[in-house]
Amino acid sequence: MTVEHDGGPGAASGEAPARATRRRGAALEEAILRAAIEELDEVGYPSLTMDGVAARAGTAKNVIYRRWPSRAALCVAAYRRMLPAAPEDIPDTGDLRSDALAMLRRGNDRMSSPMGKILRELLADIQSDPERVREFREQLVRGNTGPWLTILARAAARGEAGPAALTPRVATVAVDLLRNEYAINGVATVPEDILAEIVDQVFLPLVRAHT
Amino acid sequence: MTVEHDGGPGAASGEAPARATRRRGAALEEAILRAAIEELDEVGYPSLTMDGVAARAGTAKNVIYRRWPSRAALCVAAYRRMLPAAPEDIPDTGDLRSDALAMLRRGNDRMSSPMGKILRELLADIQSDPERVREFREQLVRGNTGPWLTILARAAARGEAGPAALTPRVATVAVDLLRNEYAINGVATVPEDILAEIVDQVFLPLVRAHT
DNA sequence: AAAATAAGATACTGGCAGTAGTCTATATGC
DNA sequence: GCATATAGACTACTGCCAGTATCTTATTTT
Repeated sequence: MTVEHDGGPGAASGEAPARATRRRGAALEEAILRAAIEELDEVGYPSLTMDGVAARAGTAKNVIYRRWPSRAALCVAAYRRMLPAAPEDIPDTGDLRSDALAMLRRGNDRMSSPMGKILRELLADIQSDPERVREFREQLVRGNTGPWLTILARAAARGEAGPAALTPRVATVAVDLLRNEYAINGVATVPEDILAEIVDQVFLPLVRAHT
Repeated sequence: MTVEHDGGPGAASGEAPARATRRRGAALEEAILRAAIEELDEVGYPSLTMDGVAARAGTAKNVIYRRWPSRAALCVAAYRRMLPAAPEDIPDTGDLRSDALAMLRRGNDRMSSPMGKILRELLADIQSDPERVREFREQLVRGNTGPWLTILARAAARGEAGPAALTPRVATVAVDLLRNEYAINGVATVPEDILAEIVDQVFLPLVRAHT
């Protein structure tokens, strides 16, 4: 039953220096999320520990648990904070095939990046918690559907596609298949020829069929 | 440094009764796999423990580790043992749409079953181990491609599809999209109307486009 | 200035993967 | 049939980590 208290802030684990003042509320929350983000891309989701985050943030675990109910919840919050806020520019080459390939390459880059890896690990670990899955899905699916519908709409205006192709299901076929490659193959990155295969064997014929 | 030895086989954890003879080699391996299978469908992959399997098999953990290097490896082996050996009958209604829907429903049933859940959890936990992922992929992808190509070939013979549709990419589009639903939505089962959407908005138009 | 709130520090619980060492039943070799 | 090698059985242990509890103390609120 010996409990020692040397006091002194920042005496945690050598990760963070002593601080003059004690952070609270939003500022502290911010610091924790930043620490979690750094840990995520340094060691990855599976190796991220709450002790690690706490040490890096210069705080204690229970402070983290006061805000997020679990490791997974913290990481979901941190992941969302990592996402680029700015809406990306949508390819517009005047040719549907080029636009689609450009979109798919971008998706491939994202999924093969550390962020993509983290996303998949996180998503897998969350499956038992529908609430948290929903949080995620919104962000992911919405982010894709819009741009793909846009390049399809432009193609339709050029006569490259029929208006019947302008459904979310058709529009996101290519990314959906790409995502599937990752799920099944568990590879670091999907090679270019698979991207071309998806575009030429599935996406383009399908879009043309909806004319 | 007190080490006690009461001896007596089967004194493990009350799970398995004492055994007259000591199992070895193949028989023991079989018993362990059977125990793992039972644990898998009783508690699921995330909650399966090596202690649990050992107790149920009436053996000790190190005996398991002598055969499989890790919990994941054991479960992969057990999972493969669970798969039905008999090749399934392929739907043949004389109508491509009906065949495709039947195939997709079957896939949906499989994926929403406990086995499907285990498969996804396992696959997710394995991603860092390319060797083991490959083991899996063979089994899964091959199992789908054949039947889908068969129903497509029959459709082609009836003039419902062109020979250009007879590629693995096109043939498996529907299951691939279904798998994607599970990955993204994290639901227990995919509703019937999504299956119809996949068939009617993607699979059929695509196949017809390849005529 | 007193009371309330929440941060900080530390220790603890409990579970589990994987390892080690010792004993002993069975198989194998002579 | 006996000696030796192999590997199963048992127990214990290490190390790691999620999540909890408790106590002290800085800061805010009243």
